[in-house]
Amino acid sequence: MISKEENILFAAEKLFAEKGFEGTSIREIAKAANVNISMISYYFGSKEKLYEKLVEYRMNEGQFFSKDILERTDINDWEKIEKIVDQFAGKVRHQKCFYRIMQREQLHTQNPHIVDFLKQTKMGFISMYSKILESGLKKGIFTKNPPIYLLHSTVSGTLFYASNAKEMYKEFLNNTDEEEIFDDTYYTELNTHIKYLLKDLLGYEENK
Amino acid sequence: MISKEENILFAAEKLFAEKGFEGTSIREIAKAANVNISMISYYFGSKEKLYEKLVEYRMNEGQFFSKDILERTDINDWEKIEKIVDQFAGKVRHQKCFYRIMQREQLHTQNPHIVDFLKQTKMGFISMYSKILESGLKKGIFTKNPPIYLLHSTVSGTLFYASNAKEMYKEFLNNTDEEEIFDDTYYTELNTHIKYLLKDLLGYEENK
Amino acid sequence: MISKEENILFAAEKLFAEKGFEGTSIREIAKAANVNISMISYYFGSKEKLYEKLVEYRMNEGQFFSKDILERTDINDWEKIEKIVDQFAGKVRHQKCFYRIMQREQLHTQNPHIVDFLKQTKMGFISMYSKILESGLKKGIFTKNPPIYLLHSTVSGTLFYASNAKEMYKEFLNNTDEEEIFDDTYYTELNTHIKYLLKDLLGYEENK
Amino acid sequence: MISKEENILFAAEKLFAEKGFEGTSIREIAKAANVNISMISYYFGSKEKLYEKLVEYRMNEGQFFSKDILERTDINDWEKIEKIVDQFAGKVRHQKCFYRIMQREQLHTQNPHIVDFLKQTKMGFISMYSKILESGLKKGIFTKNPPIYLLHSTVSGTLFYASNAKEMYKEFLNNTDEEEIFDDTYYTELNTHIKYLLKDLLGYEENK
DNA sequence: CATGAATGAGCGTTCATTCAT
DNA sequence: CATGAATGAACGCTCATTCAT
Repeated sequence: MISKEENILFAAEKLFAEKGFEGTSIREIAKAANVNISMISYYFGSKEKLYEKLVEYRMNEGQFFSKDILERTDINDWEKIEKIVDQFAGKVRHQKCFYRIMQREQLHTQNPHIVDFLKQTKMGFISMYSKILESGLKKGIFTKNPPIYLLHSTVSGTLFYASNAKEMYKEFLNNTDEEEIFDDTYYTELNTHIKYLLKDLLGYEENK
Repeated sequence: MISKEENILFAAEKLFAEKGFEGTSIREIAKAANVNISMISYYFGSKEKLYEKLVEYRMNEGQFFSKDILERTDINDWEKIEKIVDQFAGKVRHQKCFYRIMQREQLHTQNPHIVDFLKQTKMGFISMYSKILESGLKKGIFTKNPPIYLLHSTVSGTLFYASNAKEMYKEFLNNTDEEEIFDDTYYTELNTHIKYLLKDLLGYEENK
Repeated sequence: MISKEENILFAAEKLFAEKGFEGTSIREIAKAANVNISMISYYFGSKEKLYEKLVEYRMNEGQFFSKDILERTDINDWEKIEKIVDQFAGKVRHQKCFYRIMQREQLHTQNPHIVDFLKQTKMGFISMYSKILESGLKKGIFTKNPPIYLLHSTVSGTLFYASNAKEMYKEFLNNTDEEEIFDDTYYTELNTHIKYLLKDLLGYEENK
Repeated sequence: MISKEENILFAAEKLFAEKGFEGTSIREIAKAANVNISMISYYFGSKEKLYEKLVEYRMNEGQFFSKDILERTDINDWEKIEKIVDQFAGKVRHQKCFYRIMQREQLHTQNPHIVDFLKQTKMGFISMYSKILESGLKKGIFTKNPPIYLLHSTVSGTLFYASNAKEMYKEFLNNTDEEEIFDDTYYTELNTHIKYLLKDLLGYEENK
């Protein structure tokens, strides 16, 4: 059973993703969530706080998502990288709305809460990459030591850009498949591509 | 001498970049441009049209930017790719506001004018890459034939992401240089990185 | 107890009557009705819709006003005509604001709602006159068969014109009576005059 | 040759008639008259003064229109009445725009100039009617002595009302004639009708 | 008896929020 | 952990007019 609060949250997420924070009115959200306008201020305090709550909600939902990957011993460092990419790509694909919001936030944001969330996430990634890279280098699995921020920019940037431009590329590729099938192919190809880049960047050789 | 119209245009660009279209009021723009509110409608017709005019203005400004690269005979196909990356990176660096606006537009946009501009630009890039790749493959300069859209996503995505996250990375890198100097290093490193990725993707070997 | 909505409606009616639709601002209405400006959009949606609502309100109020006259059997056809004139004159006198608005609307109007209301009213009158005239002719009460539209123009036109010019005529007649008393005399005389004209037009003789 | 000033005046007249004073913007007038917006204030001082000038212009054009009728000796008093009605009806028919404006003004007006014009016109009519009635009674041409203001209201009211409702009646009469022909018939019938009413009111018998 | 740029006030409307229940 | 009415501020825009030339 979905709560009234989550109902509002999800309606807001969709609208914020589509039209941005300022472009979305609480009237629209209320209508989409099928609740009275005053409910939003009532539940969340304000439009701003609803926004923050939403980010918080999604962050909590996925915050432990790759923490434990680091500590796993059943897979090697490259496989850990693969897992991270898989997980991240999966999220970008299936939490499209939320990641759209986060991307828009990276373009400005004055909200200190969101800035914090963003920094935290980014630093989380960077620290994971660092640790794996260090370990992999030590073990000789990786042979190159690229700046982490470039590695991160490449993975996240390519993933986001390709995700956003999907519709345009679809048109360009003259694709006629239905949504789900095209998506599968698209994200698989994208995923492989990113891993290919990472192998090069890290100097990882598959069958060594 | 800067005209009143351009004055408005540039003030608007900065604000739109910072706060988005809906987040910026014509009152703010008028104040920033030091003109009367009614001037915006007077010169441009409406806030929306000002926005479109701005995009048009920047697009025109840079529209011939790499068309002639294709036809040059004094440089080989790889050098053409390098030129495109250099130019593009230069723009993203120095027209930060405009590219911020365009990135935000990629996250939704209902405005058909902007959609058109975006498509046009993207297709322009893709067509350029295609031609150079084809030519380079024929000549044996390139040895791989990656999907153009992935190549494009990687270049644009990495560039944009790194550009947006600059301040965060700067902090992470504990940099104490002044703005200009850090920027130089940052974009040089970024540029080299992207070219490195492209060499790998295209199978180009420098001193063959 | 008068509702806030009616409060706005009546304030608007007075102002629209005095200054026309375009000549009246919602700020004036709000001030006159002693409510916040935003209440107009809140209650009615827009200034235009408030206007339409007002017309609708007054029309509904008086819509059954003479429908049943036709079916009465206790009075003859001439007396029916008299009743209609009495009722109509009473309305014009006591709903001065509304009829002022409607007269102004007859001078142009683009609003399809209002056009419809006007047509409806006019056709209602014409149909009533037609039926009574036909019946009266059959019974020999009336001996003439004038074009209905001329009959209607005479009644409505004379009534409206005299009503509008009342103040000027009052001055001309050097009248010193107080408002209410002058009004009584004025409208009584006017009423008698119109009936006199109708008798002539219909060929009705009182004591036949 | 039509002057630029008259050009503006006539464009304004048409628009004021259609949409009222407040409903018409000087931008519209300027566009219709094919002149620069600032010309209106330049020529006439203000929108208000343009309006007054227009009324003045039309009043002057027709002010002596029936003054000399009174002094004529070649026609009797009834024929004088007929001439007045003919002239008035002709004006209402052919100066439709101007009379529309004047009717609208009768419904309110704050402008003292216009109030004066209206009063002047009305009093002119009333005085003419008075003199002719007095003379006709003395000579025995008229046998009744109705209140002048009722006589005037009937003539003007019927004429105006019928003129305004023409399109609606046209529809009602299922008329298929072309504009000009229907107009001829309509105004002839209307004119005859008004004279018929006047004969009754004045107690005039044609072939006595 | 001209012109086009520019102005500030005011327009109708919508906004996020709060109040009374 | 509810509701619907009501609010004042701000929105984008148009208005009649004026200014500089």
